[in-house]
Amino acid sequence: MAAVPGLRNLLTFHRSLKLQCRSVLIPSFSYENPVRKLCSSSEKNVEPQPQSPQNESLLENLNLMGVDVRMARQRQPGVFRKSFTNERDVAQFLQGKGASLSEIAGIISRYPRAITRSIEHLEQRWELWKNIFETDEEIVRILDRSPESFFRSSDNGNLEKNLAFLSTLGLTSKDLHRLLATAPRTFSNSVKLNKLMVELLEDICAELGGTNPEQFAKDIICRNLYVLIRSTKRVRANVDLIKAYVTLSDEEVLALLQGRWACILDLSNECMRRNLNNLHQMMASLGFQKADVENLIISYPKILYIGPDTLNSKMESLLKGGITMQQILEKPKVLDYSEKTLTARLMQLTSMGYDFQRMGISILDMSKKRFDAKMKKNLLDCYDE
DNA sequence: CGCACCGGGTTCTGCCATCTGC
DNA sequence: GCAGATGGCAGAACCCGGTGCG
Repeated sequence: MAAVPGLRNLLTFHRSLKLQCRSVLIPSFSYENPVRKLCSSSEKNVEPQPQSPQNESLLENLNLMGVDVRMARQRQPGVFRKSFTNERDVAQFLQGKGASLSEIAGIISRYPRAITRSIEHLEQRWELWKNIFETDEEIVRILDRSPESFFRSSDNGNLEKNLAFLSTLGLTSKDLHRLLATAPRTFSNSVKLNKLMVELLEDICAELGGTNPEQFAKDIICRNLYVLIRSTKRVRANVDLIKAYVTLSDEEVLALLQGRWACILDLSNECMRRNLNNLHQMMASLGFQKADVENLIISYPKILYIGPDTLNSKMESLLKGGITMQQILEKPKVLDYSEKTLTARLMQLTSMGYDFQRMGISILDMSKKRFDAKMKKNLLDCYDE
């Protein structure tokens, strides 16, 4: 029932858009009555004329809907060679779920294959997603963000199996919600692929002498929601690389992977190697030992995410601002903040005569709100004295 | 109240390569 | 040979605030 006004909105909204498409001749009735054309079931999906390589009514519909046809065709040209597509129904379906016209246009522009799905398929898939999400709005938000995650697979059975499989890992419904919301591609993976990754994680656990591989895999997935959309090759290589670098026991490596190191598994291999090398070089040039680097990686693994240029410039700013390397090693979280923020705070604090040796550097690692409150209070204290 | 510790949020998608089935 | 389905890759921080403790 909402479909009719919805369609009308769609038409009104896009009436002003140009109907022609480059290199395709649209007959002169273009502006005559677009409503009748789009609503007429008999006129849609007519076979292309002998010399026409494209489905003209498809192009017309997409233009009316505000789809970026050039982008769409470039992405999935095969869709444009099909004689039957389902753009009107798909658009109505999405609109019925609360998607705006511009969201629908964006979805189809970025993932044109969406319009080859049937309503039955979409209804079923939506219901499966509804097992995880509370509202249609949430799902629409994900689709708008990543249309491919929802539409790439036509295999609803696989999705169902995935939900079942992930549930058997001991993930709670809250975990599943976070997983699907954060890394929706996980659910379009084949169950086989997801199982392979879980098996790899369990193997890694066993290799390190762990006795509870299931718990290990579950903990890693909960702490790194992206791990299931990584390749097993990448995860394996990262584990091997970090294991080879540190001098820790297997037991210690195991505990770290299961905890704060889970986040480093999805670095690209080259990136991890480069950042690790750079960190090692930099520390060595400042006279630190490998053990210091190890301790830093243990306490603040995210440092491996910082590229050479960024890391070096942050370090330089801090050291130039009067912070010692020893202080940074004690509070590596200051590296979380951008060089710009750090520099600005250093200047502000230095001009006030802030004594980092006495007061420490925790003030650099504070949310803006807390930092500002602190500054205000410090100023007041100054007046009091 | 101030502080330290810790985990969470953001959006990590969009493109290309390979395989599979027709 | 095709189009669809699926796998895999590059890129590479910054910020916030709850909670529990002294």
